[in-house]
Amino acid sequence: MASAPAIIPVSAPQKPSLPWLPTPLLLSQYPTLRHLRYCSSMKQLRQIHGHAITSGAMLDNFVASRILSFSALSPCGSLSYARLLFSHLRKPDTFTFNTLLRAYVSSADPLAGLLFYMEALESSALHRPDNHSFALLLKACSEAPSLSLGVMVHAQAIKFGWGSLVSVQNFLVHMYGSCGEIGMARLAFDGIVECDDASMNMMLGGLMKCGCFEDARQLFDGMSERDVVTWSVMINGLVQSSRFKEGLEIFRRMLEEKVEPNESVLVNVLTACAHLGAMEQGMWVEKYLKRKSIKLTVRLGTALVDMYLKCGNVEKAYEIFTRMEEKNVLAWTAMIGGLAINGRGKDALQLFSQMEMEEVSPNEVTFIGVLNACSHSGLVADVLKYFNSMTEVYKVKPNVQHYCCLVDLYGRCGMLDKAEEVIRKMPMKPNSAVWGALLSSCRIHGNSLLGEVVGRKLIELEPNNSGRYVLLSNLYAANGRWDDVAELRRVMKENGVMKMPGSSFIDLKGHVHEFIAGDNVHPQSKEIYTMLSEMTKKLRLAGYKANTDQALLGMDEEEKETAVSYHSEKLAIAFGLINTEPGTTIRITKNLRVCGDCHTATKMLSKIYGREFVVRDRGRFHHFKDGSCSCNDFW
DNA sequence: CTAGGGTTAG
Repeated sequence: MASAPAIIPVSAPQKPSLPWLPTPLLLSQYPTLRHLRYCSSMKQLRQIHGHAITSGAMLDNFVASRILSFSALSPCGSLSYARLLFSHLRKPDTFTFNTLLRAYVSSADPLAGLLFYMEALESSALHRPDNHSFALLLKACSEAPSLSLGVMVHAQAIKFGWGSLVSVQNFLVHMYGSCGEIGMARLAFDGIVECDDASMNMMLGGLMKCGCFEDARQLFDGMSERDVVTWSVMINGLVQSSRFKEGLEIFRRMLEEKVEPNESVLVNVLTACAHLGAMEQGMWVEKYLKRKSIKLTVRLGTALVDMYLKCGNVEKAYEIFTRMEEKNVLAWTAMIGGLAINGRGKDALQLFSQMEMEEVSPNEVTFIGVLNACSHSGLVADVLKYFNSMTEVYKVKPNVQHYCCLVDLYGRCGMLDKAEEVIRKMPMKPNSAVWGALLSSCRIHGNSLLGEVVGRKLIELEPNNSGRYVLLSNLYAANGRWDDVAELRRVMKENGVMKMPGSSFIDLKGHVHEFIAGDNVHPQSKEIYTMLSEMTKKLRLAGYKANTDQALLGMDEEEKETAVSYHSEKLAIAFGLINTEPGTTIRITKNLRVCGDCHTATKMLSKIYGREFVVRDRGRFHHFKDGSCSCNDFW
């Protein structure tokens, strides 16, 4: 292949070859277009464009559309330049129009494509939109998503005679499905005379997006041909609906049927692993990438880093992170935020300054991680420095979550008045997360007076969130106010709120085991309970006394003790101790916050069994080792 | 000239 000319030889212009243009086959050898292949900046594109104008090549729609296409779609192009270019075309054809339309639809604001369509029609730049035009317009409405605009595009498609072409009908299904109108999607689907692969996949995607998982499953199972997109629609849909376990199951089936997963499936599988704390399976993906020599793209890399961080394996995450060739703001953000929740606040902040040195601009999410780092590591002296640089240097407008981090930080450090001040002065209405942060702080520091006010406010705000009741109830319990606990339970019952059952996951050799407090459905249940009583015995010898403050009311002491000793994470720990090699780290993921008793017990167990336990709870990580925890008993 | 379906951080 010839090497790329750095600059276009303007000094030796080609003789205008229009209107004796060669046939289409030779057209591709037209000098202007050959240069386009090596074009890598707008500066070069402008030169080519100028050249095309002077040589008269711009009069040819093919040449014009290629230049426009480059400007519109190339990463180093410019959409506005393409738009200008289009408006100067004498007689743009539909193909050229579609090129620009596609650029609009895949931009940050897909609906700009609709505006472009209307303008082009009105100015007669566009005479006959074709099937591709409508596919693109419908896609824009799906991504917004906007049902009302989608219906209008549907009408236009019928008006121009494309309403019953499969390629357009497919996107009608997609549009209605994405707008949550599964009935309309179904109607459009049933109107297709001859379905193709895409029809099925779009219908499947619509069902998934609308939450009709049973119907989706039925359609999926009934399909005779399942291509890679079919599998990805299914897996990605499940993962994005937080059905992580099901997503992994389908992934397993996909591999069994020897379909090669693509990047999006692998990213979604890693997301599922991250949520479940399924590190073994995540590691399998990493090995798979190596085995198939799949390039570690920035997306795959970020997904892997995030997965390892959410499984509490900071070392592996950092290893992948350093191996990544390209690091964009998302990659840095994942690493910084992940270090923060793993209790490595100082490392997170150090990485942040490294990011600044490499001149990657942090965004608002990055600063959530940075503030979290200050919060989880108690770096109260530094926080304002970062908060100010966020607004002053990086011009990131703080949102409610940033203020929430501040409240959380001051609250954790016992500066409750400072936390209250933040709430009073924040420029927006504090949401329930903000009040929740304050309530947690009240519980940690035993401020039941303020805690009660905040707790009641929260319950008013979110009467169906069981966690809010539990927190207030724990606050009462910690102060021995058992009557108020009982009253709260009554209100909870009255509002029909069910306490979310605590459950713990543990990933063993690529299989995720789930435990719920006191359950005995696991095949190894008998061994687990035997192990549990052995653990309790050893704990007692080490001076452990059950902390039943946070147990349910209406039990006597012995019942309470039994109840806490069967908490889901204790079952998971017992299971882990039985099934893993001595000395290895045991990783557990919990859906709720770790209770005080389990926290104390796990600390002691780490010493008794010489094991490291990594427990991920709702909000952060606990690395238990040698009888202490990385959170310094602050959570 | 020939364009389809699914995509990452809190």
